[in-house]
Amino acid sequence: MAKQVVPESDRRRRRPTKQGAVLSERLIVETALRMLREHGAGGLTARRLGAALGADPSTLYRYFTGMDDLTLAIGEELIGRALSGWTATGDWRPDLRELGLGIHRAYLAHPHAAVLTASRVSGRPRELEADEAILRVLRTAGFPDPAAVRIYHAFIDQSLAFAALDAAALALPAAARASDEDMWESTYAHLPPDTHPHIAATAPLLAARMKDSAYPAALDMLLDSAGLQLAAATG
Amino acid sequence: MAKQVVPESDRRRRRPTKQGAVLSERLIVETALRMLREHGAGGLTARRLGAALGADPSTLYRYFTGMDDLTLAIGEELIGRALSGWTATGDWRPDLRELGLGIHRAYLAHPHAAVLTASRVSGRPRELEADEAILRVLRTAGFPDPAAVRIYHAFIDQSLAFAALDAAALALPAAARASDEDMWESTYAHLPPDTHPHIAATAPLLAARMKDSAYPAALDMLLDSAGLQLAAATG
DNA sequence: CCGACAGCGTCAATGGCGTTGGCATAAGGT
DNA sequence: ACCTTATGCCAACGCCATTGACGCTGTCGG
Repeated sequence: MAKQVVPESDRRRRRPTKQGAVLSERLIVETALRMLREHGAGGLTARRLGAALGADPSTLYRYFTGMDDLTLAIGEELIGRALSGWTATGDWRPDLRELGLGIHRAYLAHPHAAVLTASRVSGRPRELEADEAILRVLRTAGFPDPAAVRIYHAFIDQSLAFAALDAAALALPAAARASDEDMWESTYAHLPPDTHPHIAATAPLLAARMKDSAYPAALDMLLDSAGLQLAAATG
Repeated sequence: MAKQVVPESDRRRRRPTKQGAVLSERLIVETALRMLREHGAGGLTARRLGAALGADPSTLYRYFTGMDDLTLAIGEELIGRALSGWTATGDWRPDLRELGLGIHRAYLAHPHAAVLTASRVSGRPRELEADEAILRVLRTAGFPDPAAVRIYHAFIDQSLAFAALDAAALALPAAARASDEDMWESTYAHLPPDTHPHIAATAPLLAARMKDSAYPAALDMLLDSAGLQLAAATG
């Protein structure tokens, strides 16, 4: 008992602006998004965001309860954009592919949001909307309910899991990523073929793939399997 | 022109201990793993790790070049644990399934470690061994190199990504998980069918699946697609 | 045998981070 | 006029990773 579920007014932001203000929640989120795009997830700090806005970092706390609140607002904004830029064509495979890439892209900006969404049942409107959309695509395509639910679960968790992973990699300082490339050149690319023949044989292919996220490929493979299950069910 | 490329001796560790030392690389990694398991990724700091070892934080820099180097060593240790309990049977599908579940399980035991180490190229022996094993299974099974590399990449990243996600869910306090079930009961299970018909229609199935990890299903789907690609390649 | 040296550990300091409390100011509502 | 409230800045606190100077101790070459 005494679950102490925060009554939402505690985590709510302050009232809408009435007086003449230089900043605004909207302006802050947009500036934060620009910083994320230009400098990566690790480049977004309260101090730098304040500087970019020409304001003191502490001013941000007039609009958000903390950095966590800010990133949550960013996540809401991004998932909203992902959903608004998506319309079902009736073809389940491209529809799901598009939606998956959109969700992945949306959550890429903040890994914490992805982990929270996947491990908690938030019941936020946007999340409900996304879940409903996925299930609608699957069930109207003819997937039986057990298969639809199984694929839905794998689909959404895969999108969020890869987003969290890829965002963490993106958040690495540039020095670490550069040193990774050096490491690849000095170690992987020149492995003796007698001890590691398969890595040596595929080194160029590995090098080409290492820089990109594996999510698109994983998503396509999931959709492959879904097609298999649909054929088995209807046929 | 600055010094630019570090000649790899900079990122290398110091020579093995000869004199009587209180600490050791092995002891530090094990302590770090315990801290990760007990306090999550955010709980691992140089200061706290030093305190847990009864040493000054700066002492860690005698063994590792920095926190970045430490996390690489942690990943290496976990990969090694997953590999030690695995032997190839020659049947690519159960072999990969077993290996995937092993990697997932290894990282699951130490929450948040996957997200710290994935997508990094450490070039450490254990990691090379795992990569070589996966590629060997795929290539000896007859996968063409491009398909083998594509599947390898999706396979390893998916294992780590789901491990990170599932570990985060597992690390939640019992109170939070209980409140999630309440949230399910109060929100998802009683959604009005006219606004969210597909969630409402599959609510019981969704509820049953929500508690488990989607990784086994996602892994099977990835292997499904791999089988499809193998069949297409071998005619 | 002894001095040089390398491994090991500590101390103090640097610069970055999120966050807080106090204080000023300007706009509304009364 | 008043008071309230929103807004912004300043200084400070306690974290964080990392570094350089300094002492100690064991090993080894002369």
